[in-house]
Amino acid sequence: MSKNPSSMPPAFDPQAIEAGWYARWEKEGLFTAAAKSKKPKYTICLPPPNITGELHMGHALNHTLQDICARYRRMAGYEVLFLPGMDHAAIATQNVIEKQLAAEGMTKEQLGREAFEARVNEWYAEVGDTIVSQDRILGASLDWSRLRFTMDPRYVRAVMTAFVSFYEKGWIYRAPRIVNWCPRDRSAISDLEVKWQVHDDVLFFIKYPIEGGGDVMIATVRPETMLADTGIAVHPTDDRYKHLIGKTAILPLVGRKLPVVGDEAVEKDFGTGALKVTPGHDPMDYEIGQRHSLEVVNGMNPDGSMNVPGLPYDGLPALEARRHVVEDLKAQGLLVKEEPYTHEVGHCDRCDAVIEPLISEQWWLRMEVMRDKALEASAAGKVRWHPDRYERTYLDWLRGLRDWNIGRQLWLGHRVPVYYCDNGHQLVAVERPHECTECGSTTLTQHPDVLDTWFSSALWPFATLGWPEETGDLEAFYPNNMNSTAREIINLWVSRMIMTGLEFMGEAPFADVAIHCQVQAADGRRMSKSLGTGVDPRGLITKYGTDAVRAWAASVAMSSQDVRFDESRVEGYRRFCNKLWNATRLVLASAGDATVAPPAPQALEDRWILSRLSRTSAAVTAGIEGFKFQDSMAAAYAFAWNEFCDWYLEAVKERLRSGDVVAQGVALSCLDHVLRLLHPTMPFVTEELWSRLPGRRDFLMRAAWPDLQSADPEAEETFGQVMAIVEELRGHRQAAGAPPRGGMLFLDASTDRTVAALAARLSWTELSPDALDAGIPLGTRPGRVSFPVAAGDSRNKAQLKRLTSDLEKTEAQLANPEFRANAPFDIVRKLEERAAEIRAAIDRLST
RNA sequence: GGGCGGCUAGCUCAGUUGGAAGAGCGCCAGCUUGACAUGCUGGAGGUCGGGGGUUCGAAACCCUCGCCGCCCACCA
Repeated sequence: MSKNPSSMPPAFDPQAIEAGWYARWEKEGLFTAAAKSKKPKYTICLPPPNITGELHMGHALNHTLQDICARYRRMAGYEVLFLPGMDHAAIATQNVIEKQLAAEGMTKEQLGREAFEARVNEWYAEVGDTIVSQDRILGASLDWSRLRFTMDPRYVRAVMTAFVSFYEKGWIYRAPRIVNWCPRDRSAISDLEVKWQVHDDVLFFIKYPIEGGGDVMIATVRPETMLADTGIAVHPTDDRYKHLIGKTAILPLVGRKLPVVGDEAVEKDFGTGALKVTPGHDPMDYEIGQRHSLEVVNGMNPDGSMNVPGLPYDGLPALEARRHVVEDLKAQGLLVKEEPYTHEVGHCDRCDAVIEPLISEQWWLRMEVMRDKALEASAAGKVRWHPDRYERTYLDWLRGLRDWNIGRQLWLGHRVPVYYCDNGHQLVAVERPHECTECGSTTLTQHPDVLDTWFSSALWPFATLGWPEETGDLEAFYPNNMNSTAREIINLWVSRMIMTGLEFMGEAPFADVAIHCQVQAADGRRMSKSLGTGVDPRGLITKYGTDAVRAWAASVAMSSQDVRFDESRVEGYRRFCNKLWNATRLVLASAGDATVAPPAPQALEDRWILSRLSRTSAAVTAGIEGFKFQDSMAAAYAFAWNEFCDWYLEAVKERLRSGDVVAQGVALSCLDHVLRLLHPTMPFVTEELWSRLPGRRDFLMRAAWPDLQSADPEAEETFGQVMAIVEELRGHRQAAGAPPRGGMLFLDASTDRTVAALAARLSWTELSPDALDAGIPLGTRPGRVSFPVAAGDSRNKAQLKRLTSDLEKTEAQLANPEFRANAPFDIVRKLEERAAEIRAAIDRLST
């Protein structure tokens, strides 16, 4: 890394500079956290990415945010652990592999369990590598020495320990209940894994005969489930039907006797007001059945086919059975009518199959105690949400929390640590027991169920640190400090981490939760591979560089609304990188390797830019600390481009060229600090440029975070006058059609001579010692400008018009006695000053 | 059925306790300015979704309507 500025090509090339830095940081051990460090700790456990195999926009966004926090805290003096990991994502992975197999004309059953597992492990290895390499490209400063996987033996032990602990508290039990059954995965899934989709179906109206004469009509969209009906329910106060309560209906096609019961859960106004009760296949029916002791009939096999022995529909897939049932009802004259009906149907989040609610015996985890602790923690302000409205989302869900179905009937995942001996005794243990503790039998079988993926994810903030062992990492880095995720997994994941953290560690796992926005495709649709609307961040990185993509991520991520992807914004940040690059070139061309400490700045532009730098550093810091990364980005961007480059560098170019050490020193100091301020967001270009500054031996990555307290309001006010004059002069020049340079400027004695000189220099005019007879009067200060060509005054006319209209508005407000009576004094005074200024400007322009 | 978010310039979005409407991109015009044409300068463009209200003053607070989008929810 030569410091010779001539070695810097005029164009910033992200590929060229990004290549080496990540490896250098890593080699230097800058990502590795020291548990024994005396510094305050800051921990982020990166949410384990779902095994999709590819980095998508959500990761780019989410990982960038966390990396910003991690890098910022390192610079601010913290010992930072940013821990990477991967999740086995049982149901998702199983689906991916099954799809691969299907493409090869195979099923997992044909392959066999062992070969299937081998194949899965290959996949994990491959995808793991991909994810790791993608985070490197993204520049995420992760501690790879602590990479964790939920299937690592140590992690598995943590999962088992949690299960056993819950079991010993009596919170885990096994019971039959209506669950969401995915017939394709042949597993139960939780309520949170069900996605509802609108279906256009048919509502069938069917007559059930009543014993002793008459009939009752019900409505259903799933006639095939009637084969498992065990009752009829009506509302107890429904005059149309209440005389039927206690009587018996005969189930068509089956002949089963169905008690008619009265239950308040029935809506009188919906359908026919009479409800067929199918406790084995509908959650509400199940509850009605429980209240009235109705029989539970399971009419469906795990693969979704009908389980109705003795009937002609036995073994048929549900939809086929539906057709036959409808035909047969029609033939018997029991199908009264069909109506189109639009409603929502549950689908499996992972494989999209239609969910069949059915009765099934499952492992359940009682949540009351953990829920209450989580609620208390929130009430005590232990967990802060950003944006804060998500706290309500979380609390609402928490309050309505029911027992968690933690069992899955999959091939992949953590096996439930429950064993049975051949005498029927049940054992629950972290390690597989050698013999039954009750009878000594050594023939033990493990329960076939695995755990919900989210059961293991819930332990992430401490299981990754070695829990249940009391490791140094756990001691040093728990609790974590922040967690950043997409809002769709607030309930699936964040809430559960909070609950288990409180339960096992006695402390919330993190103090801050950041929920980033969702990036939509440019047309507002969801970004998805299947829709073809996805944008691959790696393509963007290749095109614009990592820093540009990260800067874009920072600028949109905490948006209060979801954002539509706009590539031109990414491109804009690449240009910003180029701007920083060239600003550095300019300064280095003058300063070279000089490292002399400059004397204290006296010049107005020096004092001004240092003051602006100080304010910028405060704004950038506040933005990161307040999870408003867009504010940080905007502040640094505006300072670097619109103040440092546009004004300061233009003002000191001559001084730099002539070797003015003060200007060199100030410019270098601005660069040094703005690179520090931008480093968390744009690590590569800043590290590269910083390394080229004179006297740099170390990494920017571990340089100190700026804490500047040198605001100079007087310099800002005075330099503001310069800017106003220069801007006006530029306007006149263009309106007059004058060449870019040349012209005479006169500013009377009321304008400070420093201001006048600087304004003349920056506007490429010559300062005239004497008043000008001809020329254009100025609005900003008393004075005139004349250009070498005949000047039109069209601009002054337009300006006058605008000023006059402004003055009218301002005076109208000031003339309102109520305004004067009610508005704070400061506001009134400001308005009066403004009116005076406008009047003065009008005066000057009219002369 | 509940709840939340959004509607601001042609586009994508900012707008921090109410006190002169902003940025980037795009558009128009002018500039081979000794860092950068990935640049510089000037400019056009908005009755802040509609309608009420509170207030001296509303993009911002309240009500209401209209569209988008999301989350939660056992009405067949």
